[in-house]
Amino acid sequence: MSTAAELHRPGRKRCEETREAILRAAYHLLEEGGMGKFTIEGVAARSGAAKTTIYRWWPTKGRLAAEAFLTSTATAAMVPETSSAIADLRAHMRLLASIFRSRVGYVIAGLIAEGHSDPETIEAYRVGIVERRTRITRTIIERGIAQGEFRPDLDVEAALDALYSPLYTGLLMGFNTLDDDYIDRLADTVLHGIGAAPRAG
Amino acid sequence: MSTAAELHRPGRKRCEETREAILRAAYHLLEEGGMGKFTIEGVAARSGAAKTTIYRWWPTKGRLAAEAFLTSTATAAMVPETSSAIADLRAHMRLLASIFRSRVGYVIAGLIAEGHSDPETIEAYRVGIVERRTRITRTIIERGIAQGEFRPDLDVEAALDALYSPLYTGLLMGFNTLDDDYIDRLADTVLHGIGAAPRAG
Amino acid sequence: MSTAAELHRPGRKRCEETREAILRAAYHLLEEGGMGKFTIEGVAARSGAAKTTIYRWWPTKGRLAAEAFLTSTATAAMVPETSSAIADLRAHMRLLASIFRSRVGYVIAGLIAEGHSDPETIEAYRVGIVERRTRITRTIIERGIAQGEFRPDLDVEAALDALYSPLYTGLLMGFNTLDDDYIDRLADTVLHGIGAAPRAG
Amino acid sequence: MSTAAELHRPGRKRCEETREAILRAAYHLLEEGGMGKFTIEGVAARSGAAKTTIYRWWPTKGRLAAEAFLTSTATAAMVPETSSAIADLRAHMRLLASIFRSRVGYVIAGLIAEGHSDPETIEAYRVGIVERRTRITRTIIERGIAQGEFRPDLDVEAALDALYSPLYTGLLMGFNTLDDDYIDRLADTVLHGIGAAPRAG
DNA sequence: TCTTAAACGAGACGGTACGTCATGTCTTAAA
DNA sequence: TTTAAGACATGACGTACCGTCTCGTTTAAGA
Repeated sequence: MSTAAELHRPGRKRCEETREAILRAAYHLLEEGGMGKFTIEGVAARSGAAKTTIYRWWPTKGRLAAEAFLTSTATAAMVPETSSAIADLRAHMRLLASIFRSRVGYVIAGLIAEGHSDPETIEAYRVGIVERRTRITRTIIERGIAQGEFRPDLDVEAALDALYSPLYTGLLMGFNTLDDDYIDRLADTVLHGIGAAPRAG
Repeated sequence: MSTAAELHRPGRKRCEETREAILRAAYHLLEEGGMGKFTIEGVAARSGAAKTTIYRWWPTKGRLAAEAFLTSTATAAMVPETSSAIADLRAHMRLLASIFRSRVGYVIAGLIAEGHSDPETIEAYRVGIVERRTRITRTIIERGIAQGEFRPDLDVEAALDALYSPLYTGLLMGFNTLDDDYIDRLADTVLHGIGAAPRAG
Repeated sequence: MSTAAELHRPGRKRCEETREAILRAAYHLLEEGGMGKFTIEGVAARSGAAKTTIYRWWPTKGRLAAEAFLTSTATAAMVPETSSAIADLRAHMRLLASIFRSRVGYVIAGLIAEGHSDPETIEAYRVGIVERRTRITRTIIERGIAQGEFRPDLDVEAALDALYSPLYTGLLMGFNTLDDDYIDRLADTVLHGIGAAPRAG
Repeated sequence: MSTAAELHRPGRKRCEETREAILRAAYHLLEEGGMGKFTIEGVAARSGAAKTTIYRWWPTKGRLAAEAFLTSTATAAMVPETSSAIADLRAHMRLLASIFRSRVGYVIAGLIAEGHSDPETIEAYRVGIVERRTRITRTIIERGIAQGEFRPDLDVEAALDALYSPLYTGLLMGFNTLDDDYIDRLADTVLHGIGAAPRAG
């Protein structure tokens, strides 16, 4: 329906090449200097598009940056599936941590920082990246529950937060190093719990 | 020593009232509009100080903001000590979450966002606030270990991250609601662990 | 000829209502804010016509403004004819001055100002308004010559310039007030000449 | 007084070189393309000054243009004084007309056009140029009256308008050619008056 | 009746200049 | 030597119009 409506809209069609040129330029700027060097002016200059054209389609810097980032990062963190859900989870956490340690992590941190003054930036990141990732991790956890590796009464949301939030605080605030050893310690801690082991019997 | 040296330094002394006026103005601006409305220009105008004076003593916006925030938030999250370390921890988490949900939380989010382009801002926040808080929580946990409430082989650092990082992702990215119910679910999850309960016997 | 050629041209005819809507919108904009608020964009929005349509028929802003102004100001300065050419001239000057003092004068000033960057605007104004007026004043003067009120060897062009140019400098530069008293003094001065009266005998 | 006050004002003094660089750049742009090519952006680029600096000192384009023009045109229309006031007046009119026909005339026309949207531009031109010129012509006329060349009861203001306004309408609207022959005809017409010669005796 | 050419609305697009904001550096005179 | 005041170069902001350019629709003449 909406497709038909759009097809019959009068006026010149949106120029797809321009759109792509803008997103490409935006992504390159992001990659080179994170959000710090990311300016509409710069994107316009690099893409050859007019500032007005950019403003026509993206209301804020953050939205453009988010879309550029998402467009160019289709292949998110993916890990092979093994027989052990615990091992899969740990592998996924390690992979995400390694991304956070890389240049991409710097870009993501910039997006989140930008998100403070433009909540929709963060929303775009959440919808575009986090939800996709959450779907994967949720699946792993549910498999783990089915296989008896995780508690059957597990609060999946809280579990995911406990496991993955530290990666963000490491990225944004340097609270931790995000190296493999740390990730393992974190995973173990959440896995076994911090409470004293229940007494047998 | 340093006092004597400073007293005998030639030239006009640093004006303490000016320093305070600047910090006071900075804090009010922070409170009113978070980092978004926080500008050196604005602080100068509001405090009656010259921009030069501000730049002489604070290298960046973020540092000034951090100091202003810290100066005015001496009384951090404090909870009464009960006999149960678990209850204390839970109370502390609830308190911090309530702060994060308040206007102060918005300011903190701004500081962290600013920290992306000025790492020393985040460092100041970490040293000034987080470490103090960590000292408290670490104490609670160590008491809990001693009392047999927590595992004796606990990785305290990982435990604190698992418990507190979700508050930051909630604050910065809205990943969760930070209400009391959520905090309890989070605490329980980390307390009992996500792994299947070891079989008795 | 041209009419026939146009009639036999293929394709859709020019839409007369659109043309009128454009001119009407243009005139209203002119009236409201002079040339300052007059933009093609604005005319398009107000008239409901497309910018393309406007550009198809009017090469420049000034031309459109001039035509809009002329179309809506068919009834130019007209004065009743009395037995005295001198009185008629004076009445005509007073009338024109009063127009120049009004909102219409402001629009005219705008057209002339615009004419600096688009000479054809001024040309349109000259042909459309000034020539018509000159025809009237020239007639009055020639009648005055015939009646013995004006010198028989009068340089009509120079005389009209001396009488009417001050109205324009008053309009454009505020060199004079354009009130009735001034007009009379001007007319008297040009009438009697500035030279010392020729000696009798 | 104001000098003393200014001397004791705190803060950095206005940079004279920058001021001159701006005026010089402004004048060159004016000379090259009149008001059409005159942009604050252009002046900034050419002078090496910042746009903000320009806006600090000149509120509008027109004011800057007017000042730049006046500064660089100190030596206005000057004519040698002869024994005949009539001859002097005619020479002065010819000289001014020749200026109006030149590139400078184009610049003046631009200033007047700009004055439509910024009245203070025209005011600056009037005070800076026209008044100086009027002082000269008024002197000539008064000398002429004293010498018996002009009527003793002459309305000097009206006379000057009748003589000089046509030069402006020629400049701005091309109503006349401004060549020497025209100037002479104009001068003669105003000199002798357009009325029929009074009968001797 | 069908074709074809123009008029027309809508609106995307590359531009230019606008006037403003905040940055961080600098100069000056008083304290 | 510190301070308040403020000038300055820089660079990005977001906006307003400009004039050009597709688009698909509508209208009428000619084949």
